[in-house]
Amino acid sequence: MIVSTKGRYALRVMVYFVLHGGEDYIPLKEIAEAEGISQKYLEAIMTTLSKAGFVDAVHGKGGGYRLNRKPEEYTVGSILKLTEGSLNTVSCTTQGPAACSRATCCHTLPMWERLDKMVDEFFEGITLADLLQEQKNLKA
Amino acid sequence: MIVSTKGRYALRVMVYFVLHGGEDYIPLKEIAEAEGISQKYLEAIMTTLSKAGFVDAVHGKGGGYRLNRKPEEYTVGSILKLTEGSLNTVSCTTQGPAACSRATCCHTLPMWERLDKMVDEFFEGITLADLLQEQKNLKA
DNA sequence: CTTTTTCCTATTGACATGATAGGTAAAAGA
DNA sequence: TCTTTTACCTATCATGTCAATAGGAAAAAG
Repeated sequence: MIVSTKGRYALRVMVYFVLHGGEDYIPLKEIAEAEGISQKYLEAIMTTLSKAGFVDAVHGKGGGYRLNRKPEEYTVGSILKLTEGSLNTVSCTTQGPAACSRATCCHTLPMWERLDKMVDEFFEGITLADLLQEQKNLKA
Repeated sequence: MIVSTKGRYALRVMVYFVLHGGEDYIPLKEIAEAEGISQKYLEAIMTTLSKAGFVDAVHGKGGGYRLNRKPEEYTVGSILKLTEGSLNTVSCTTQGPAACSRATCCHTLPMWERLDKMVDEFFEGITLADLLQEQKNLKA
């Protein structure tokens, strides 16, 4: 399991902004209900997105969150890396090459590194705009 | 984290057989020491490999384990699927399409399915023989 | 019948995940 | 000013998995 709910929720929320947002701020409560996500749990995720500057946040009545870039300027990779911490597939590659004493002679390490690279390029090659497009293609 | 130690150990053990094994059976103790893996923990992994018919096992003195196919006949994917249970990257895709009530309208599901397919093809395209080759290429 | 080995069942400690609880601070409107 | 709405903050909990450990039983060879 490479991606937990944290990252998956974050992605769905960002897509929600693209579909239902504009200039207006959307309160967390609305998103949580629409997406069927625990309100309190979503708070933590939104705080992460807000602190990282992925969304604008405004307190009080009429407040909430909104995107501050165009959909095509958010890569899925950037969102997942932020919320998941890392996208590395094995512990061998998370802590640098020196972490494992067998790194120099390990016959499987090169494969893990190739996998990490492939996964990273996969996610960095998809933007929020692409996600909507992808769905359209399926319907067609 | 897509692959735990269980799968990674299993792969390293299988590679060990390719490098150090032949007709003779190799006792678990030797592998555990050579690879720096807890002996008792490795027992569970070897039992899994043995039950699935990936290795032959023989009790008693002179016994142990050995491969029963050529290295190029084991894909990394088959070994990981056996020991990890599944290689799916998100829970959305592990339990079939009907598991999530939002599957029909989810804008991220197609992406997860593409990722799963990519990862599966990656692992199924690598054999134990390839792993040794890969290491050689790095040295060159 | 002793040694070497695989095989079986159960338990443990550590950790991350997903979620909940209760409250504080800011902003807007009445 | 006061109430409502909202984001923000800290702490806690329940669950489950992972990695490892423990203590044996059964099989095979010498």
